[in-house]
Amino acid sequence: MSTLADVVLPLPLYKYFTYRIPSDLQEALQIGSRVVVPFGRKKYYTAIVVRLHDVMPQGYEVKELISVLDERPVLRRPQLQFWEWIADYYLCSVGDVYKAALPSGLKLESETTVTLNTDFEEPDDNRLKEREWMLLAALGKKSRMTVQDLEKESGMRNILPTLRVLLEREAVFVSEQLKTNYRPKTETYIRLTFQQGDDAALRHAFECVKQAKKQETMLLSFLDLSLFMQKGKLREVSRKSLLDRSGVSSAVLGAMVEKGLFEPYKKEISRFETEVYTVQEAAPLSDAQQVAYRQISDSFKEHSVTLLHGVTSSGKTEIYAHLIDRVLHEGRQVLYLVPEIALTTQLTNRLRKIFGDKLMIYHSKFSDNERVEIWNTLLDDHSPRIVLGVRSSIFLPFGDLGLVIVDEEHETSYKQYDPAPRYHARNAAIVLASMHGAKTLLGTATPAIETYFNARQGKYGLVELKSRFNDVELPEIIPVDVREMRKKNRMRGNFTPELLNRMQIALDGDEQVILFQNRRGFAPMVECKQCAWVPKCEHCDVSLTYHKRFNQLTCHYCGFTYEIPKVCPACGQPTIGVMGFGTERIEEDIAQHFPNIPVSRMDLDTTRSRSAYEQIIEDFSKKKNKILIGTQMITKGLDFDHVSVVGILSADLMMNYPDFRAHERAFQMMEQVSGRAGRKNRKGVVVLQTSQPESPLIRQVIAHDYEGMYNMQLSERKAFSYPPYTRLIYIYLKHRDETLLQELSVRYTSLLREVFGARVLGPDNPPVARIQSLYIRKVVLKMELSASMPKVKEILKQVYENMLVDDRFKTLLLYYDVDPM
DNA sequence: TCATTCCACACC
DNA sequence: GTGTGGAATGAT
Repeated sequence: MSTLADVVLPLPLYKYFTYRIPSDLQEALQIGSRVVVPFGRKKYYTAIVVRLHDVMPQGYEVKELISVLDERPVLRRPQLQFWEWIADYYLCSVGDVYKAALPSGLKLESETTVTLNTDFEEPDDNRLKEREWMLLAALGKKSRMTVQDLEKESGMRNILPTLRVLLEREAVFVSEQLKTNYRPKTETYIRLTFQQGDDAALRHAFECVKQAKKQETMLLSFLDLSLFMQKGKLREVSRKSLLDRSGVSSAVLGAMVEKGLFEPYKKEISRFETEVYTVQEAAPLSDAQQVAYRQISDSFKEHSVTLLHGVTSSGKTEIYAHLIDRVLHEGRQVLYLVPEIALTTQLTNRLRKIFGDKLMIYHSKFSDNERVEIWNTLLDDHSPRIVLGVRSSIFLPFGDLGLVIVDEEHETSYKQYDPAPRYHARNAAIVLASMHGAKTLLGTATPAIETYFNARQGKYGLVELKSRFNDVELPEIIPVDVREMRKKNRMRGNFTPELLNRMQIALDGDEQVILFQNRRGFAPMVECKQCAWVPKCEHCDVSLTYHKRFNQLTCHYCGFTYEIPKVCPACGQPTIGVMGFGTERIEEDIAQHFPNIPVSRMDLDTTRSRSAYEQIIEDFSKKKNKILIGTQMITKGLDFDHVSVVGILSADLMMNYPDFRAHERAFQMMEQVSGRAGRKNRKGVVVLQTSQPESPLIRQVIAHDYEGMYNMQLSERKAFSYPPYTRLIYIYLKHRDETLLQELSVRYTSLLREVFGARVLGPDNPPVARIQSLYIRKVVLKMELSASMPKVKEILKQVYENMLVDDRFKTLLLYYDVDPM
């Protein structure tokens, strides 16, 4: 039994904090439990116990923790260790990881509420200031508010000092209240007011409703639903089901409650459907799949990580299903990671059929309440389960993982960019798996260069699956030279005649078309046709994008919106118009070329809600729409049966993007969209519009030559010292004052260079050099694979501390991005 | 001269 | 992250 507890707070602080445990809680408190602690002058936070001990720390007064929220810990064995690994590897605080890992429903925070003192009378001698009166007036409307609400209501800024004066004069009271976000869902149930088997009471009940036909019906319905007359266990009857069954209005039920026959009660229910699924065995594997399955099993004997490199539509999902099934039979759990946007009903339905209620889904569009329920479900039982989830599901409290699958492992959305922890879910999942003694399977048609490299080096096992399921052929890729077409004046907007032709043929044959337009750097923008002036965000150094729906300009970084100026502020001409082409623009073009053909568009704007996203997919697979225009998100995990033509509108921007991974990405994207063409005994066609049809990359895409791309990229990476031959750490420095930032980042960089020499690049202005009024500089650190990362991180810490000698450096915001994407 | 805003700092 | 107290800045 310990008297002190070290806890993690949900804050970016690089240490644990020690609290005294009240004696009545000492026995119950366990590591991994949530506790409420006071922190700072006022606030309460939900912290997590990481250590129990009796060593009274010196140098400060230890506070007592307020309460323990859990009888059993909310974390399981390797989780804290896993958090610490992430914090250590990705150079952030454990508090940052805690914030990201726990659903916010489990993190209560205190909120300051202000209450009006009704007994307060204004002292005549000492009159209140105007600001104070204004606050009291604003508060008077509700007499109880949070500080934020009060600020809004009064329209005043910075009300805290004023509030303090009022507090001193006892005009108001303040209190800290913990607010719980999680509310269990409840449903009203109905029961009889007497026991089963009490025949006298039952007879009396019938007597009561004899004069009321509808009440009688309801009583009978209840007896029926509850199995009251069968002497077995009673079944609980929800109010809703009772009303449904009896077909009688709720007023009748109300009357019977009034009579004292029925009594309603609340019951906590799950937010997830509790229906019983009829499960069926996973479909038998084809010969090729069978071979891959066996190879994976063998590979797992030697490697804890194995890469399944299978061409698009080779049926990787079936192989996963068989592997999952085996692990579940061993009584262990499975984590199946997918990129955010790939989590479709198509996939969940397939898995649901096989695994029924063993399947749990974890998604960013789930409400916080739902996340808490998934968390608790996993915490409370040890049964074999499969969690299908996105990046953040690596933080769920698994009891015993036996297998982790990372599907589409090359996807960049596995890397969290902002805020901290800037972790890579694929790599973190590998670590998590090893903590559980589980195996990891990485699956993709287009492996990340780093992953393929690891496989080739023998660090990971490698299984190749080269034939498509049902022997569907890979699509034919037809490159079209946009430059030439343009010269000959044969372009129709953004379409080449070749693409339009192919589309026409497909549509005539009642087949579907997918058009792919990468959005990156391609969002629709507004410019002055006269002087080429482009509107920029006042807070961030980026051009604004145009949103047709609201006829507004938006900043992609801070979300700020602007009206479109009528006249150009630079040249004064009324010549401002939309340029470039985003997906919206293509939609318009299509309407011109193919009037009356139903088209849908899938991009960030049209898929804000989950249902909108699913609707688009469903409409397209049911052939309600003939043409689907989309950004990257159409490249992921979608299977359509009637797509015979895919158009890649412009390969150029993907290839020319200034990033060492641009070619790798372009290849992956093009290969993945191509995979959407031609299913079930039909060879599809991909029209690839580019101005560089002779470039090696385009040829590799045409030949579906992943190896070729890999080898070529690898030699470039080697020549320029990029991953996988080095490890990268980006260091970002931010400050309001650009001159100061420049000066200090140059100093910081040269200090780093003293240690690391030519491995340090920068400081550079990143493509977006200012976000939300903070200027940014980026420093790149390229370390050889042989370098000891702990040592590197130690040096980074030291250099940082050396810089702190200059007071101004403390005002700088500095953070790291380890293994950036 | 007093009041308001700003900033570095500690928080256990 | 956030409240704090002292220093800097601004209004009377």
